[in-house]
Amino acid sequence: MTENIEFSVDDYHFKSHSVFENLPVEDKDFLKAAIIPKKYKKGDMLFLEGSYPAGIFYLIEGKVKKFKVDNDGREHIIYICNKGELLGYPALLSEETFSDSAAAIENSTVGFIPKKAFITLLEKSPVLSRKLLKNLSHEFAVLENNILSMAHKTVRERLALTLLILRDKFKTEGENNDPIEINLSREDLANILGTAVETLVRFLREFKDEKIIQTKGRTIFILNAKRLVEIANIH
Amino acid sequence: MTENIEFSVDDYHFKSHSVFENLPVEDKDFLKAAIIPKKYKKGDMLFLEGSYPAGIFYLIEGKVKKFKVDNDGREHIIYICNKGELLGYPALLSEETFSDSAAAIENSTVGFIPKKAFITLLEKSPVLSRKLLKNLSHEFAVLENNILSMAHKTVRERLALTLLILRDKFKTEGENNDPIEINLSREDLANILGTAVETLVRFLREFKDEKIIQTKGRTIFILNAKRLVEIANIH
DNA sequence: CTAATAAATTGATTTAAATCAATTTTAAGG
DNA sequence: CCTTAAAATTGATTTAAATCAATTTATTAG
Repeated sequence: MTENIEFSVDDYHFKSHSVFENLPVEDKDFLKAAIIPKKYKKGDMLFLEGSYPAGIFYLIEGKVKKFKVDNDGREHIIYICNKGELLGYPALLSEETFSDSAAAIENSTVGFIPKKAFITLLEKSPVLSRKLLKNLSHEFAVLENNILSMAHKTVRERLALTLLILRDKFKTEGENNDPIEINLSREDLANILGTAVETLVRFLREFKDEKIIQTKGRTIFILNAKRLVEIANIH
Repeated sequence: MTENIEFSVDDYHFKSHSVFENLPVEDKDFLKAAIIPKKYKKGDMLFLEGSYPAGIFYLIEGKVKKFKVDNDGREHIIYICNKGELLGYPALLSEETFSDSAAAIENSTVGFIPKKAFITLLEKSPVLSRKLLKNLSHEFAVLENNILSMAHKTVRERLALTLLILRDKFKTEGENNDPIEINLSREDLANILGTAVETLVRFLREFKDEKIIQTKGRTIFILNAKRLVEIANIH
């Protein structure tokens, strides 16, 4: 059963699905005409850090990780995108190369909106422009929270917080009362936390021993979200 | 003498001075009429995380730190703003509370642009809108770089990188050949790195012993920026 | 279904950085 | 200029997490 807890993921969620929602009908129609859907298999890359965008991506179905790779080849996952979210638009708007890479972590359907169409729409739609400003500003706050997490929280605290965030991302449509299944490789989870897989596993074991979570294979079930809120030590 | 080195601070600089530069004359005039200058003494707060913005800030002269305070009361400095930069506009655009606090670290002159004036201008100026989108997108990439730094770099690496960034921020107008003076409390510097003051001091000592830097009181002079680029281990 | 391969887990050890404790230096005010 | 409080520095110790090494458990291709 999913619990009701005193925690909102808003401070850790990009919420870019709100950008395309509530657009004027003409803008929505324009987008519908321009969007090109494509399927990606688990593991497939959407775009690669350092290259220039040819358009932006709209995640129709599935999940995508946004990550950076450091000089020593280690991956760090900045964000997990869920259905309805936009990807790659900051690079297009800043006229810079992609600042991160994106890869599907589930089989996904992604809509591609070519640069020209997107810019055309942006130029004629003040609503879209305003929504993007609002969303980018929100994402700024989210990344700041991330920096604070990485700078000052212990791995145990970050794991608790991350499990709460993932709980939200992996919850299913129907809002049924089955426990939420978090299905992510240990490596990906460690790369979200910015820690070693072994360290991650040790804390998962601790949480299991304390009956906060339960696992079946790689899948994680959250049993005591309230306790995770306490451990995460967030205001 | 300041050296020429293979390192650009662009990936770590918000560059918001570009937002108000090159605006159409009418927009600039509108801003000039709306802006209210105010002096802040070293240590004075500009705004506080959690409160709603009444307007945005334009740093005319001086330096301001943007920081967050975690649950245990520890401060983390996200960014040092320099002359010409904008502050507080993401909160206004996202219609959320300030995601960070801001305080002067030098005696500063700050122009305040009331919310109403800023929103009015934004609504009538597509150029401003586009520039803000561009800048916010760039800042997104900067914060991602920050996250990667905090997640995977050692304190020694982060110190080297931070000194290079500060070298740029503290360089004086005239481009004279005097060595650049970085004047910041050890506590502030430690709070940029996300480390303890004692740890910071130990690495400063190491850099001094290797003749990479020199100090006089709290002031740091960079002697070998090329070596710092190597130590920072950036691509 | 089963082998082969990859992923996950556990244990032992090392390392980076925090913390605690004290001393020295610096800056600010009278 | 001197006093004093704050800031910076150094040293000793502890702690969190990484790394190295091995084993067990899943997953997937055939």
